[in-house]
Amino acid sequence: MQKEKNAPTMADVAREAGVALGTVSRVVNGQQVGEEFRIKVEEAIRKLGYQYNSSGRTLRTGNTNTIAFIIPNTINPYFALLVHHINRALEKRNCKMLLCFSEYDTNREIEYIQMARQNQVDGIIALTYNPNLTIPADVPFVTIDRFFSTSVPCIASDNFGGGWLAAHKLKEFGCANVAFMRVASSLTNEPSKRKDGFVSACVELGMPFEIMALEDGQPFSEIETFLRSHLKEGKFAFEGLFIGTDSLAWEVIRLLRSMNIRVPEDVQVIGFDGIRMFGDQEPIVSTIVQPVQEIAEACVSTVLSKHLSNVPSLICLPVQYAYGGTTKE
Amino acid sequence: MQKEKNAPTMADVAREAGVALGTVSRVVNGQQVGEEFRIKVEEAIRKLGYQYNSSGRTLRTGNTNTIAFIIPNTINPYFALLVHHINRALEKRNCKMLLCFSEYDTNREIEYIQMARQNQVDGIIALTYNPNLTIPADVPFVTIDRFFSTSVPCIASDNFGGGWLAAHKLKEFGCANVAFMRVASSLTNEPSKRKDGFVSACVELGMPFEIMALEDGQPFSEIETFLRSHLKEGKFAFEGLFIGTDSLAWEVIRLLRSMNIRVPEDVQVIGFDGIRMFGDQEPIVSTIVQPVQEIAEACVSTVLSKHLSNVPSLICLPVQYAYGGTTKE
DNA sequence: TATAATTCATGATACGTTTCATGAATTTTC
DNA sequence: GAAAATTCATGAAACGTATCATGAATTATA
Repeated sequence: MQKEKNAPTMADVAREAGVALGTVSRVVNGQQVGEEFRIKVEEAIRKLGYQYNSSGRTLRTGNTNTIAFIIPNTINPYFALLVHHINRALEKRNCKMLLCFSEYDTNREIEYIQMARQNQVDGIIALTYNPNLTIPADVPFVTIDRFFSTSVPCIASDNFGGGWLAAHKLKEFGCANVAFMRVASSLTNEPSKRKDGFVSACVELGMPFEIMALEDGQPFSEIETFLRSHLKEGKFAFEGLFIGTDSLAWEVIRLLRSMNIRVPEDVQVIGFDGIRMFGDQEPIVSTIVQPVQEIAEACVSTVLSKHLSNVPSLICLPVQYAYGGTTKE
Repeated sequence: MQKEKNAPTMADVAREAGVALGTVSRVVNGQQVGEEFRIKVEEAIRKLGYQYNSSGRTLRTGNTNTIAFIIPNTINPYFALLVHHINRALEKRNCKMLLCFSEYDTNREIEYIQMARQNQVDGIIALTYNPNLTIPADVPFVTIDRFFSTSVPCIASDNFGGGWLAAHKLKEFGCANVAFMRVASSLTNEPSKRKDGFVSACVELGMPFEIMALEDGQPFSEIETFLRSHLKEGKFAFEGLFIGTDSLAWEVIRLLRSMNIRVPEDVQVIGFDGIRMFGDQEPIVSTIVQPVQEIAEACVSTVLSKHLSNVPSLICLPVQYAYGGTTKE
């Protein structure tokens, strides 16, 4: 019924070239074939404009050469950057990417995971915020930033080291007292170690510090009142601020400036992620840069390695500090 | 050989339920089946944890329920936003998205287009910068912002209207003279009408204007010297600037400010696209906002409408001005 | 030269699904 | 109550590919 375009098949090529079907298959897959046969087949392929049929191949082999990448969205530039590098890493290995937006919604995640069982993808890379997600045992599965169990490889930045580095930088810049700030729910699991590293370093350095947590989904205006509550006579209570994500840092800086607190003159701010506006050289805020490309590479090579049993269950990759105009240079 | 996970098949379900294979198929596809049969089959499906196999279905029907979206990258937030909305629109229709990054590279585009012929996708939505791209006739194909021929539907913003609106806004803000600025190669085809609309309105309004084109791939430093060449005694030559894309506007504003030209006090700047940082309410610059969601909807519904012959060859969607702090409010 | 070993094209089969023709069982019509 | 019409499960076939067992033709070995 919907047979409108009758694309040529291997059988057509075989007929045209006067050879057996299997011979065509071996030519297409680059296996050993006698010279004169190969030429005849290649000619027929060119002549008919033959292209292999993906579903036929997949049905036979069970491989799709496609990996699903589950991510909340692509609005956050850090996620967008991840998507970019995951795709590049997959491409390098002749794989395609099926992009799945969870929108932080568990049902969507579950739905997408079903696809793997429908043999639409060979494996899944996921960045999820749901700690109770049921991860299928029979599908190659890799997570970013979330440790579920030793049987599910997790790729993450060195979050602890990042927090530690941020504290040291703020100390170096001469901050007398500092604070760590985050949206509570956004930094769970591995990323929560950003705080641990920060605290650990502050203690070690003897630098007074405070921990501030914003409630999840706190509207813009409440962050402002929160910040105002730390004002004393027009001056901000802290000389240094380490903020869990660049996105929050961006908002906080805008609010501080609207309150006539100068950044970085009055408060020095360091974010986390390494977001750049249009791929520019300079991050939008001074920040701890996650090694996105390396994370992507690790995800892809891990999810594609069939023998997942031999793979580490947690891979931590080193971070770096980068100046973005919100700290002293 | 790679038969590790033996997922249950329809045949297994049929055996378990004691019915014929075809009956299972009709249950799975929600077709009419006798009540007692349906119950038996559904029980068997639950018991075995059956999931339909995608490649088998595709091989038989010829449909993948997947659309390829070809886009330069996801680093530019406008592209990221497009990806987001295209996905939502596809999802609404039970389709998946195969994301393809061209990186502005024609060879990559061609490679991706091959996929459609390999029956991996049912259609293609593309935002390409290659005017000579060969578009396959036998695959549903829709472009964004690029008009190729009447047989290839093109979805675009009302670029002319956007340019016109920008000029009127700058006039309204009291600019005595204005300029349009763009990177030459980035605004070809439909988007080049941004200039046309702007020019047309300037003439109509009797507002002095100038057109400035940057060479493609012009490094940061050259934009700066370019801007400096329009300085007279520390003052910028224009009171209003309409810039072809938000990304360029962002760069230009940063450069102007570094040259002690105040924005918007000395120069009022309007960009084009409507990029917001983290999905924030306010754009990063005052701008002509493209109706991304509507564009995405139009793309998807067009590419999925099988009878492409009845579809308009050019769809223009209305734009809006939005304040982003780089013009007077 | 005769036998063994190797190379390599052939033909058949299976992957999991949808759909078509068939015919049995049921319901409707006169 | 018999014939016609309808409902609906069945079994077979086909979609396009990769691979296995087979056997013919070639080359190497003794």
